[in-house]
Amino acid sequence: MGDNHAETVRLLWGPHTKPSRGPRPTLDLDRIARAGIEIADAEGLAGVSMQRVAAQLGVTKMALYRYVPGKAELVALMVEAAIGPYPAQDPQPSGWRGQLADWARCLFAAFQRHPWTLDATIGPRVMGPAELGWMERAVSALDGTGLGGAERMDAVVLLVGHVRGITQQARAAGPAGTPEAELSGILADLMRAQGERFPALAAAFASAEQTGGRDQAWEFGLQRILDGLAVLIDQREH
Amino acid sequence: MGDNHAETVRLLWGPHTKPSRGPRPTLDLDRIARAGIEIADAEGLAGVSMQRVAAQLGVTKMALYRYVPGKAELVALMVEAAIGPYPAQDPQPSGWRGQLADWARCLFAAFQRHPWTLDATIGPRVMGPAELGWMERAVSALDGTGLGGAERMDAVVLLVGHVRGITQQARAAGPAGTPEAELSGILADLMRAQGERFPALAAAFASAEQTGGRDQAWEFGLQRILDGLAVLIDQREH
DNA sequence: ATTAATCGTGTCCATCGGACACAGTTAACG
DNA sequence: CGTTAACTGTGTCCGATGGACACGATTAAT
Repeated sequence: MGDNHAETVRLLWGPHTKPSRGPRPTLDLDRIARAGIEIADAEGLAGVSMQRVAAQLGVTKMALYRYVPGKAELVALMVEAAIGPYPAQDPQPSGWRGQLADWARCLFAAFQRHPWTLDATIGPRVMGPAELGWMERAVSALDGTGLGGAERMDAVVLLVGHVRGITQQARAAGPAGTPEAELSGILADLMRAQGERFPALAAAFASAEQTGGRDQAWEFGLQRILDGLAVLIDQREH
Repeated sequence: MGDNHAETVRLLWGPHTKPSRGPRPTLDLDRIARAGIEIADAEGLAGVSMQRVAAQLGVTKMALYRYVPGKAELVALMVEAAIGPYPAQDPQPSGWRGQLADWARCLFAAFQRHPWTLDATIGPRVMGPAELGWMERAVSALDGTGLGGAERMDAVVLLVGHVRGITQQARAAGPAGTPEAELSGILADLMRAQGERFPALAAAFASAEQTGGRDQAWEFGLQRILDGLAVLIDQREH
């Protein structure tokens, strides 16, 4: 369990000094990260092992340890590369609300492109420049509102929590045919069998099934959060 | 990777038929779950292994497989036992807002008592009766508001997302002296060094440090969510 | 040409989750 | 009161994992 934080910082933030002597490195951090991402996208984070990544790159697993101190650091690199820099929008919305909504939707899309990032970003960890860039964008969207520094960060944390929550439940629904889809059926069966023990839940479930379209949870929560922020911001402006 | 969902349902929802013949079982699911929880509370979920749990109970690891099909199911039992049934409140608040706030605070407290539940509840999974009981309570708190079934569930998901988000960042702060506390310092150093690249973030950080009291992120987000729900509910009532 | 740094690799280890066979224990049935 | 069938706990074995370490090959600076 060598989670050397200092080493992780060096890996994520550089500098990456080129070796002066010795054979040319056949790999580099970027290729390694991309190989890991490729595997994680296809088979989930559980499918990512040193040997698996090494095989993808055509080398032995021990070759990887020349570049990365351990698996934890590899995953950190993968997250940083997978999330990438915040995509610059051509027409930047003017108000804080539009900017934050855009930002959240971008983040949500990024999480859905790489669902394993959920598993990889559990618990305390070191963030890289790309990830901090995202944070910067969100916090700066709230500049000019009457919110204090702590409040601006709290608001961003709130949004990130929602993105993560929805990503998780979206993964549970999953595309039809996958083993994840089986879960929906199991839950439905459970609700039918235990309906009397959970009347409100069963009613809500039935009503939701009848109304048809799910997948509104994302927009619902996003608008609630933005509404809640608007209430506070309006009240600060007066 | 035998994640037999049907078996998990049977374990969590019963029935647990007593064996008619053969030696008395020396263990039961409850003791096993509690042993696992004890370890996870002390050393995190990573410290929970079959051998470790078995040692805690004074048996061999293979003895556990008589009760639990695999580690995934053991973790499911641990989560169910750790979260426990929703604690009945003596004076139940009258309005939906008070009820939801109470509920969220209880859930937050439960997550903080067992931080590893964050790691254990990633991704699609089968929920047990205790967990569904919590959901039931939250959904029923929204009965009588003009919200539809899907909306009531979306609102609960939104709250859970916030609880999880804050639990995660609370764990990052951690008590002083722990290796987690080191992260705050690293992040602070990073902000100082890269301040120009992330001006808004650095400003918010500095302002937050100056204002002193952090730990408001929880209440901040909770009130924003409730405010946002109130906006919708008010508008539905008219 | 020599040397020192850096490379990729092979070998070794502890630990993990899990499969399986085996012997001991116990309750039901004749 | 035997017999038997079911069930228990355990020991042994396996493949895969993350990682330590030493080795020989390669290359740039001297």
